Amino acid sequence: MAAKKAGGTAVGGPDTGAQRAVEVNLIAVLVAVTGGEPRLMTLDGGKALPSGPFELEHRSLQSGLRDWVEQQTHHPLGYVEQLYTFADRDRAEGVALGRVISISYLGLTREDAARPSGDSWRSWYDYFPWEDWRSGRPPVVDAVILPALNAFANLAATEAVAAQRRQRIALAFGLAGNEWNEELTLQRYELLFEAGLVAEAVRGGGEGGAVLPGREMIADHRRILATGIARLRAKIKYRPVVFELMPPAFTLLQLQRCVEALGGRLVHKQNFRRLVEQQELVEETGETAAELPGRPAKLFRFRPAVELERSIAGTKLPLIRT
Amino acid sequence: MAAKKAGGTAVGGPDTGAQRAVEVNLIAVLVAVTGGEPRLMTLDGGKALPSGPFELEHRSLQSGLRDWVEQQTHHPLGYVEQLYTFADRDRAEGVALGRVISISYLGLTREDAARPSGDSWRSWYDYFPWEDWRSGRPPVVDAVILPALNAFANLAATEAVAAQRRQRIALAFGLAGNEWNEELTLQRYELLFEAGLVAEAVRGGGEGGAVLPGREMIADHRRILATGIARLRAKIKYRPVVFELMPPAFTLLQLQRCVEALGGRLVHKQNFRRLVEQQELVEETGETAAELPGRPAKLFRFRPAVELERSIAGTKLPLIRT
DNA sequence: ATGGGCAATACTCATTCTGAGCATAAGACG
DNA sequence: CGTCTTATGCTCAGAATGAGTATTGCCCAT
Repeated sequence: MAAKKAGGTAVGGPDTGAQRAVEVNLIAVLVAVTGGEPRLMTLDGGKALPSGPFELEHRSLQSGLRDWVEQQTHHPLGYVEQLYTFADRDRAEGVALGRVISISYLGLTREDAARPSGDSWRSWYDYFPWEDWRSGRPPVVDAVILPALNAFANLAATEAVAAQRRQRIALAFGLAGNEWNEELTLQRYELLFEAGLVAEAVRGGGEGGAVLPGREMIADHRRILATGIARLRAKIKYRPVVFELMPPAFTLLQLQRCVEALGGRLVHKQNFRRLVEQQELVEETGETAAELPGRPAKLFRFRPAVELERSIAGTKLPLIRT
Repeated sequence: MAAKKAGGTAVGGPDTGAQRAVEVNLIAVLVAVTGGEPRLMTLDGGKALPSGPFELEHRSLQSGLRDWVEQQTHHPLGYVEQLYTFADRDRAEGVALGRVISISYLGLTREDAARPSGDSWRSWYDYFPWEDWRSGRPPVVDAVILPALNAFANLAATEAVAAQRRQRIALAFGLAGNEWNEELTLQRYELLFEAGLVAEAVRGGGEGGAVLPGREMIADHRRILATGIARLRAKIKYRPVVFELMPPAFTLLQLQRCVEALGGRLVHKQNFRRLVEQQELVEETGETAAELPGRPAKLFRFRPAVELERSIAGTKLPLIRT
């Protein structure tokens, strides 16, 4: 390795020939919401996310990702944002001293009815049944998860560690005065992973304890999915990203169902409308839709300007007015 | 180097000779706040951020980063979070067909008076003078930036592009009914870059137009810094990260000055206190500090529990109470 | 054509948050 | 003892929220 002087000289000096078998992988969490369910593009019978190596032909990371996803799923990629980058020593099985860098992305689209993508779209709650609170607290939480997590906490070597685990459990699952926070998807998955309650954790020959319901994925794809869900759940609250998931015209109820699907919880209808309208995110198209029983609903579209405007709203500090 | 098939199965192929010299670089935006100024750890006379290649010995990306930063700056790294990963084709000057993946991190510490780190700590406003609104709207905005950006907008090939540019300018710099939004540091930098108003943009033999005040950096380090500033400015509003920047005990005014330094704007004192206190982020130590003229201020410390509790607060949807 | 069923919309109301100030308290200093 | 300076307290109006109640339209079955 070239002895590299701090920062100054050209980043990446001469390669001295040390075998630097770094491989860069691109992975996509591609989400759509159809029929009130948040869906995920999967491959390999639902066991994998679309992914592929970053190659020299690719103009950029994003375009590399687009190439792979479109090639593997025949589905165009709309809005894309980077999620996280991580490195693992041993993910590639055959390669000796390799290193894999995985760069993950979140993509949002509309599921295209015209384009048959096989059975590759699946509800993300297939993978995380405990994340769907739309019909109330999922039974699996009390029946299986919490008892198992408590056992995990009690198994800790020291009481300090046990207490810390209980804290984490209480926060992640809304116990002891804490509320359920839908944004903690990743923390919950990691807790369950550490406790050996998901298949991925016991794969490498662990204790093989009781494993929760919820589909398994290869490598750490399920963790990446959890990262994507958490990011999206946080983001819909301050950026109008739902846009990307909705058809050009929609009723407010459809919009609400979409938000509920993503968040995994129900929202107050009247207040939701008030919120949407006062933020001026949408405007009436003039049409109405009457597919459901009941009074027909007005159709809305997103205000074109919004994409730029609102999107950059930012939150608040107690500023001084000058 | 192995050619890898999509989706995880590693297929060891012969090295075809295609030079896949992927190099992975770790870069740190290391921030501290001292004397009411947000400071940045730099190297190479302030032209570079601490960085170094990710190597096989490193246990993880983060530990690799820590190694480099501690080696280059002799300063320990506290809180760390990943910022962004990007790839460039041509960053390495000498290497033929190389690719550089840069993974950037934001780190927060306290500047250690005991440990002399040379002149390596610099105010981040040295690099972005237009980002500091604490003493009012910086003169450079009206005197230089806006005229130059307007010229840039007018130079657009089509009126559509020109209009779009004006929109971006108005949003980024708080014109036409928009407020100044301190979180848009990156967007502003990119706008200025595109307009050829920062040194980095004209380096490769551009028009060499008038360049703004503000220190230059190598490669895209300044862009990375802008990313870090934007992230931190956004984050202090919903996560108690200021913690990492404050000494163990502090007055509320000191805390306020720290937040103001980061945000680049002044906050309303009484309301700031109310906010901090009602969130129960801090508790009194019992001591008071009387270094300034005026009534001595109570000293506070962060509530130990906060790190876990509040930190995972999450924002709100109009939820239904069940 | 009439009355129910079902959503969509419209309003209300109490509470909590926020933005802005005014007022008072406590040391330090001449 | 006034005065300067910063720390703290307290007030108040307006905006934002959480939870409901009331009305309005359409379709359908009687």
